[in-house]
Amino acid sequence: MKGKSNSKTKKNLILQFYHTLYREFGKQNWWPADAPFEVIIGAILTQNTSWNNVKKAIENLKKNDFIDAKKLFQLDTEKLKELIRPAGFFNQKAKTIKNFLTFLFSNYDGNLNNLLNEEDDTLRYKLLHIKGIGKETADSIILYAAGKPAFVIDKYTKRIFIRHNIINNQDIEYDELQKIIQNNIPKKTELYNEYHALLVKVGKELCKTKPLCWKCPLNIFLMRKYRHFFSKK
DNA sequence: ACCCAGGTGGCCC
DNA sequence: GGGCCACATGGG
Repeated sequence: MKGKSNSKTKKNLILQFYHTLYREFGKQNWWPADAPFEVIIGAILTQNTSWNNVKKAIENLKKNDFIDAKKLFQLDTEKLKELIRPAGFFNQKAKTIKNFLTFLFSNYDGNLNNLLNEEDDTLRYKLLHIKGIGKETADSIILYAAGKPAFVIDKYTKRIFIRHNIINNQDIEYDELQKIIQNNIPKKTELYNEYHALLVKVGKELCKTKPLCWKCPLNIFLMRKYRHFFSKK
């Protein structure tokens, strides 16, 4: 009884929060890439790295026509490192990209669609077994490359949800937060897509120095919108 | 001279 | 199952 009403409140809040962001900032048209393969490369390169740096690495690859599974698979690893250097962590990211390609070519004959057409749980399981691909990267690939509903949890998601009392546990695990969100909003790719993109947008554009501190315009704006949720104990 | 970025894996207890 | 740590570039 009590649990039910809590979960209903939470559902309303999580959905309301999304609608508020969407009304304010609009459609984000994610992922910023031309094709699924580019999404995957970008998802690996952006691990703990600003997108601004990733863009440079992607540009280097594009200039040399390496946004292509077969060409990238054949590219010498040391050359790959040089091209992706601006994205940082280039040694391990080059290995991760090679690990992914080795997996793709040994199990799917290099055919990306065959991999992405796997059922979503299978796809997640397989991606997580590639060294260098963790939960966030796997879910980003499932959502933005395969177009299947997997809600992506990142630092911003956690921080924003904690700051706005949508969750209380500071140390909440990836899977747990993902489950809470997925259980409380419709399981729609388009919704997952926009929601995560909006969280990243507000996380990165409105709180440069101290992410999401209470002096940030975003939080002042949201507190005004959500006063009625917080005033009730 | 710091701190942070759309994480991940390894090692230690 | 936690608590550290390395990984590396570029911007504020």
